Amino acid sequence: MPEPRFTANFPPECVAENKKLASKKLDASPNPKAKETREENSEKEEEDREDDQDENGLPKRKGARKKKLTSGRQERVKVRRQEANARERSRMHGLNDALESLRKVVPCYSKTQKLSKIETLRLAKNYIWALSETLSAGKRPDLLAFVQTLCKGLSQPTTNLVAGCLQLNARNFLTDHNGEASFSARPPYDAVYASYPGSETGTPTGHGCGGGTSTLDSAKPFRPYSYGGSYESFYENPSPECASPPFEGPLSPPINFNGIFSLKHEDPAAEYGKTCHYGMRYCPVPGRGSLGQTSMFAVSTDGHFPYDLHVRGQPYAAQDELNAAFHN
DNA sequence: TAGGCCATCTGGTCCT
DNA sequence: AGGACCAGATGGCCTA
Repeated sequence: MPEPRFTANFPPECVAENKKLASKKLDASPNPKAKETREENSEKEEEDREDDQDENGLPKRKGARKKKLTSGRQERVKVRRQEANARERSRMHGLNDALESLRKVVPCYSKTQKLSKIETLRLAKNYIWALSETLSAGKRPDLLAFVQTLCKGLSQPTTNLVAGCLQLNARNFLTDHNGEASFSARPPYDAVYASYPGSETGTPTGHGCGGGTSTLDSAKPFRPYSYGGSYESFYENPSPECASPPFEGPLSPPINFNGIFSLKHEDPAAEYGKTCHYGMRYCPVPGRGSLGQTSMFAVSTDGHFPYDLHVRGQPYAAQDELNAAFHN
């Protein structure tokens, strides 16, 4: 069964516009090489036709000879090429639109400072991982570990951006005499959430990022955060390449239900997973209590992590405001 | 100025 | 035949 393919259904006027654009670009192509190639090709065809004959004018080769392109046929080929170019542009625009949509739902969306395509994909993957682990753990996540998970395999600028979203920076990380990471000061978010004792992260539970050049990576390896399973073991083998290592973790997130993220555990509530999307929702309403019908978060006032995730009424540790910070 | 990122063109391949 | 998809090539733009 062939995969369904993207069907270009751009309006005719768009095609016409694209044709105009294409023909303009074809003639004054910013890519001289492309024009060169086209000329080469047409020359080659001419050569082929000539090479088909020997000095006596008899055909040298057997088999189908290339049909000589009549001017009408040439025109048609040209038009088809232009249409194909227009479709290709449209297809790539669609791809970019989808990528833009993805940018909006991963942390640190900014209209002014856009993540690159590759960084968007990496961050999205990390984000899914972090959320999945949060849900599977069923407890409040460590904020730093969460951020570090997000930063896995990201380039330093992106890592800085993500960290910056939470106003984290390298000053928060120092290495103590045992080679274990510790904090020299309260992280800024601790100041913000000073009423949450759990945000005292004097005992970091994060783990090395596998990237020594990034801000968060600059610390010595942390005690591995309890991500459990393959994910943890994976992260305990950091790549020597720090800038943008190929972060190829397990192929699928730890929790997946019918293609929709859901709970790992044998829990009747997991049935909800069939119809319910778990994860961080990006409610445009910033108010805590006004997250809407589908909101899954509520603010916890009791613990070390100031956010609770509620999945259909079930409390789970979560990060409503963390997302708000990311998506400011 | 080098390197990263991106848009575009292009030809090949596969599928309908 | 034609469309979708893909990867390579190329040049433009931007930034450190």
